[in-house]
Amino acid sequence: MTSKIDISERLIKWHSSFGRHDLPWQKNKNPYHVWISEIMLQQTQVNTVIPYFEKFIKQFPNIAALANTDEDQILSYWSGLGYYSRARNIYAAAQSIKNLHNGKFPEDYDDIVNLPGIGRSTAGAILAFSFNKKYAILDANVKRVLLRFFAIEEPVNKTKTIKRLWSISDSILPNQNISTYTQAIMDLGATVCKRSNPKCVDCPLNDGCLARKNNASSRIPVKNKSKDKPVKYSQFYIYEYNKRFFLIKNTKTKIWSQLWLPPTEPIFQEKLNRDDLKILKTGERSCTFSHFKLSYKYTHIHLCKEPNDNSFGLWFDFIDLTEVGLPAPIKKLLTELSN
DNA sequence: TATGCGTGGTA
DNA sequence: TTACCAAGCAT
Repeated sequence: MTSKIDISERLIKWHSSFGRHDLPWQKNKNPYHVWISEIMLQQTQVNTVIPYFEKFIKQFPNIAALANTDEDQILSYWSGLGYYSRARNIYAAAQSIKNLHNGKFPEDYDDIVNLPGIGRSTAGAILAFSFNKKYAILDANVKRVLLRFFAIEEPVNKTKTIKRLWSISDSILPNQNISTYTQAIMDLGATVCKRSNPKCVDCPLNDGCLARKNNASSRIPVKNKSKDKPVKYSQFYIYEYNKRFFLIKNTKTKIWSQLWLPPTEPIFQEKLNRDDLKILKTGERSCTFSHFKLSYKYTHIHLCKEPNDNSFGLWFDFIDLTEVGLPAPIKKLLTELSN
């Protein structure tokens, strides 16, 4: 029967036949590629990340290229991926690597985990994948596998549970093949020990899994019930002039910070004559975030004349919208309105 | 310690 | 349609 002792051995063996070997960030496991992929993969699924990773690496092939660009450029390549503080932290970390580590990605745990946007799990992944060092990770896949294997029916978002899981994750690490093992346990969580309808028949750990033994897999992981989301309201004024949209950089530190948005006030209405503007379309939409719902109205206004004072924002050509740090719903809306 | 932070897929 | 959730981190 699978015991705690041979979990890693079984996973490594399983991975050679059933693991994922062709992901873009597995082609070259240098710390730069691993770092970028691990940041993109935080709270984000593999299939979503793949095209973003490929475009990002093509544009910024190494740390030097990243350190020599600006935050706006990085955000434009992050547009649509969400959790934009990740992109801002990548920029900040690139500066740190350039200034504190002579442009070379650090190999020491403390140095790595001190980089912005890198916590214990991401540091562990980078160390395991790039440097083959014995460090644990604890992502949602690993959590689920361990919670089920040991039939832990404690709420997964409790600090005490997390602490216990880190301890277990540490304790089952192999002394060799740490990179393969780390990939294996994540692959198992993603493809076999899935959130719903786990394929226990295909699991290399099934004979020792306590959740399976107790028929408890469907109720593990246990989560506290979530609060209902408040609704917030907003309005966007989408000004079009000469096949361009007027956008303002969102300097607030909340949602969509540092991204470009249409004005939320009718800034040009009073400054122009009625004859110089024409309302083309109005509408209402909503988008749901992890902690609230945003309901917003939009007004698409065509200007026949350029307003005098527009220094607080920029006019973006329709064809340049893919090169701007725009939130996904706004990019979608502007793309529709420009057709 | 709990909450804020995006988006798209899935049941 | 709604609710949940994913290769977490920062505060």
